Amino acid sequence: MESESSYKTRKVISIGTVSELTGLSERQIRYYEERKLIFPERSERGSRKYSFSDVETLIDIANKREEGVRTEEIRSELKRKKTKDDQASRSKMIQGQLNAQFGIRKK
Amino acid sequence: MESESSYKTRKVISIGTVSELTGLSERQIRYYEERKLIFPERSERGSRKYSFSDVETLIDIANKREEGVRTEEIRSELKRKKTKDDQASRSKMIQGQLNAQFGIRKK
DNA sequence: CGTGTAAGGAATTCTGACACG
DNA sequence: CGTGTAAGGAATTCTGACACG
Repeated sequence: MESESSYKTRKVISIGTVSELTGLSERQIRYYEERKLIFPERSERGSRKYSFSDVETLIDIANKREEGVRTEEIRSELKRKKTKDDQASRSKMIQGQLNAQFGIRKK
Repeated sequence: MESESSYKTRKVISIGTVSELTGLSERQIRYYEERKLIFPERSERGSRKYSFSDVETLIDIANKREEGVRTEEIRSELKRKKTKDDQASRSKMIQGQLNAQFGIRKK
């Protein structure tokens, strides 16, 4: 089963554009990576590439930071969220496999 | 009613990444713009920005070109497709407005 | 801790042009 | 017509560091 790699999660946006999209400085964006809040990929030449999903996460981070929340705390909140999302995703995938094996019953 | 500006149509990808994604040279990508096959936006500093939708169009163009279709011909085909898409989009929008005014009946 | 900045280098992007055909 | 390439300049991105605190 092919993983989606959708428009939302495909990492293709460079840091300058992410900066425009989020209002954050490039320094801030790189720092949040250092603190493990986001995980850009690297292009062949080594420049950071972000997804729309990363941009949304960064906007969340910016809001939390404005409230004075420390990066370490934001990190653990994000981890919780990621775990949930992963569970939802796994659940959907299993459901897909069941449908494939036994056919779709639900109308 | 706010226009979508979704992940698919938001122009945020720079030409180097588009080149990787499509297998086309930057020269080719700029030339197809010159011939009015694609319409990137420009960032504040003047660099071209493409959407995932543009990337898909470019892949279509690459396939047509391999078959030997001239850019002029591809241009008119794309225009036809765009007209259809616009009509579908308008139709959906009107449906949305109707639903908003009279409520959604269809189950 | 979180962010700004100057520093130097490497890679990117841009335009207009010449080339081939 | 469609694409390659060399050219020169401007803007981008990277890393490691110093600064403030």
